[in-house]
Amino acid sequence: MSRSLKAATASSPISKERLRLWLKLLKTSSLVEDEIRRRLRRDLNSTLPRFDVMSALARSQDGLKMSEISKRLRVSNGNITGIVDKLTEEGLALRVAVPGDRRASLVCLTPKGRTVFAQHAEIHESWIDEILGGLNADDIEGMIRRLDHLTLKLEEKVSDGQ
Amino acid sequence: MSRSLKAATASSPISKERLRLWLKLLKTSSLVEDEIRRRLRRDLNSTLPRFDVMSALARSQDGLKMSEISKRLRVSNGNITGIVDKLTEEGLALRVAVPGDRRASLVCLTPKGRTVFAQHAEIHESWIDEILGGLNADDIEGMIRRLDHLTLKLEEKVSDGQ
DNA sequence: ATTAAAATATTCAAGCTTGAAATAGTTTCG
DNA sequence: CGAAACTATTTCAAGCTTGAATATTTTAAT
Repeated sequence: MSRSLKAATASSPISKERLRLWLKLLKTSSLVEDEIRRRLRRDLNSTLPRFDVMSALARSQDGLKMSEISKRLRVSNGNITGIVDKLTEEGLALRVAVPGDRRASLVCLTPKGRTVFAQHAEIHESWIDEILGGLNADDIEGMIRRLDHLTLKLEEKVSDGQ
Repeated sequence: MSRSLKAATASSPISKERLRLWLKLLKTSSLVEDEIRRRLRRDLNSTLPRFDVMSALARSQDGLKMSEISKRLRVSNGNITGIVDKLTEEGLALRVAVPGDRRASLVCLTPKGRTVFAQHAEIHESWIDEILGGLNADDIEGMIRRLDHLTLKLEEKVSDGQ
C-alpha cells in the first residue's frame, strides 16, 4: 500500500494485445513447466527447484556461495538454505568453508550428486525434446529470436543483473 | 519410480536447441510473472492465485463450481478450497448451494468482490502494458503467432481439456 | 582503533501447491 | 432396493516461496 498506484489509463487496443500476449506466454510456459514438475516427481523423485540448484552447481567448477545460487536462480536466500539442506541430508551436496570469510561457505555437489544430476539432466533433456517435439528448426529459431527480443526489452524494465 | 524411464538417447543438435528454447521461454515468463507477483503483493495486498480465481469468477455470469475453477486454472481441487476460503473470509466471494446437488456449490464474487476485481484488473493491465511496453504491434503479433503454434503442438502432447 | 554500514546466511510465519486419503452425495444397474 | 461406481469437495502432510527479522562476520569511515 506504499506506492503511487498511478491511475490506469483507459486501455488502448495495443494494451489489450500486450495482455493477450502475456496470457498466452504464461499459459504456454506453465503447460511445459507443470509437465516437467510432474515427471520429476513421478519418475525421479525430485523437484524443479532441486533440479535447478543442482544444475547451477554442476555448471560451476569450485562450488557456489549460497547468495550466488539465489542470485542466479532469482529466488530468495532463505529458499536456497532449505533446498541445500535437503540436498546435503541426501548426500548430494555439501557446504565447504571459505578460507578468508567465516560468514560464507561454498556449496558443491558430491561425486554422488554429480552422477545423479548427470542422469537427471539427460532425462530432462529427452523430456523437453519429446514435449517440444512438434517444433522443427525454423520454429525453434523463430521463437528464440522473438524471446531474445522480448527479454532484452524486459531486462531494461525489470532490473536483473547477470 | 513407477515409469519406464526409457534411456535418453544421445542428444542431437535439434534436441539441444529445443532445450535452449525451453530455458528462454521459462526465463522470460518467470521474469514477468515474478514482477507481477511482487506488485500484487506490494501494491494491492493480493496474490496471483487470488487474482486468477477472481478473474475466472468475474468472467462467469452465474458462478463456478469448485471443480470448474480448478479445471480452468489447471490446479488441484484442494488448492482452490483454500483460496476460496480466504476470499470468502474477506467478503470477496461466497459459496451458493446448488439446488439439485448437495455435494457442490457455486462460487460467486460478492458485489464488493466485483468492485475490487475490476480495479485490480485495470491496474494489472496497465502493469502488463508497462512491462511489455517495448513491444510494438508487429512484435506482439509475431510472438502470439509463434505461441499459438507451440501451444497447438503442446496440447497434442500434454492432455489439456478446454 | 572504534564504530557504523554492508554482506552472508539462517530462521520464521504466512501462503501456495500437490497428490493422496477421507467424506459425503449421486447415479447406475442387476 | 442396494451395492458399486462415480462425482464433488475437503483435509492433510510435505515441500516451495517470499519478505522480514536475526545473528554473525567483514569492510569502510572517521
